[in-house]
Amino acid sequence: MNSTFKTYFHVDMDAFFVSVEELFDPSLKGKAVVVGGQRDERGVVSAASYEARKFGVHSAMPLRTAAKLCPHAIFVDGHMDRYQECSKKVYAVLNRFTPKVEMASIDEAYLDMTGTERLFGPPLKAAHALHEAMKSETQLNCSIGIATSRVVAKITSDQAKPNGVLWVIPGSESGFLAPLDVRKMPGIGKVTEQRLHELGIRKIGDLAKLDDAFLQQHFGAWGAAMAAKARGEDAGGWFDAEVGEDEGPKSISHEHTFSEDTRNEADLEATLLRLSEMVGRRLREHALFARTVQLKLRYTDFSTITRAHTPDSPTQLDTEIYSEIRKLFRANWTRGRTIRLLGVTTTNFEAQEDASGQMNLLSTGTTSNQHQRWTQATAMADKLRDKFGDSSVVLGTSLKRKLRERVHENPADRKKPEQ
DNA sequence: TCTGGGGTCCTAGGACCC
DNA sequence: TCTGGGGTCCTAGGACCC
Repeated sequence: MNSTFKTYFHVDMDAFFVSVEELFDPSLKGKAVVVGGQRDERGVVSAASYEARKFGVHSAMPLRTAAKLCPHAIFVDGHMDRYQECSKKVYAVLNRFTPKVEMASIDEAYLDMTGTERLFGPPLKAAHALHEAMKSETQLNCSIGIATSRVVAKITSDQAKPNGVLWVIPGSESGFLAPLDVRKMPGIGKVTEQRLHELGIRKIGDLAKLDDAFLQQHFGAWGAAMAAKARGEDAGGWFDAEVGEDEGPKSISHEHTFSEDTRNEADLEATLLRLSEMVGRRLREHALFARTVQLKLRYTDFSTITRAHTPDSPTQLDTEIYSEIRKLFRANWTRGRTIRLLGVTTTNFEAQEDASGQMNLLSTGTTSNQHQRWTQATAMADKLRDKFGDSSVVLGTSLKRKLRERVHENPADRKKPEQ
């Protein structure tokens, strides 16, 4: 078979978070289950069982709304560690069918199955084998879309849900796509859907008929990509042609929504410190140094601002992140205005400095000493946390506070922490 | 009954440099 | 002296995805 087209699978786990929770608590099976938090909490639905969906519950819906729509639903807190664990098992199964696997998120993946006929037979046969292997090895259901492009495979797996396999035969792509709502196209959300409706475009078929120039005019550079996707072709942006390797994260962030809005400065800055520490820890885990630090601030009325700063030297230290964040916060928070959410983001990653600390060669005096001291103190705190588990984050924090007091109040007396 | 948390990508304007 | 462009970096905001 010397086909000129490719064969992509898009594998999407069915109600992933709910299904994993059912593995831990089989009594949840067949019931209306909402994962994401408790019914009276500030938050949204991460996942809903098909039983709960019958009542109109869907992900991203406020938990309190879900509780109203489906009062008998069981509300379960999310357990990311469990999902991560299961995601690894899912990957292991996929990887047996082809090494060209790209996890697009925790519960979905693209497989380049081109040229695997000799091993697994024609696409549908391979997909059914994969479907069965997934069930028997992870106890989880998935849906599989098969097509000659990644976009079409993705749309196809959605059409196959739940627990189904669907193949769009090469050559029939545009016919398959044409009757679907534009909203089914990945990348077209609420806003773009609305704008397309205003132009009288409702179906993917309508989109495919338009010429690139028209779409370019109304939607900028990616308008043309949208037209290509409507014809079933992978085109730039979200869909590169190759099923590629991970390149590591481009940003690392943490944010927190208060259970009640607050204007208490001590609470706010304590939260920023905690978020800075969480971000710093993950930077060090990934051996990354961030150049840009960004504050996110959401007020009670939901208006949101971000403020960023890019200092001269990159960092992965909690204290340096926090001192930038606090500067941004103090310069941009209108004192007394109640805040709903705070966030800390780091981006603009740079290669790791050399072990001796290149930065220290460039900086001088106290700054350099301070940086070096914090590097050592942070490494020690990380070790403690690794040794005693995540609950010792508290220990790490109080340790740092002690070190800070020594640095600030008793500079003559400080000594290097032991490694 | 309001609206999470972790991300990616795109746009657009201004600074700055050649 | 009114007027070039191209390129890159930085910042802010927004759409979108799971």
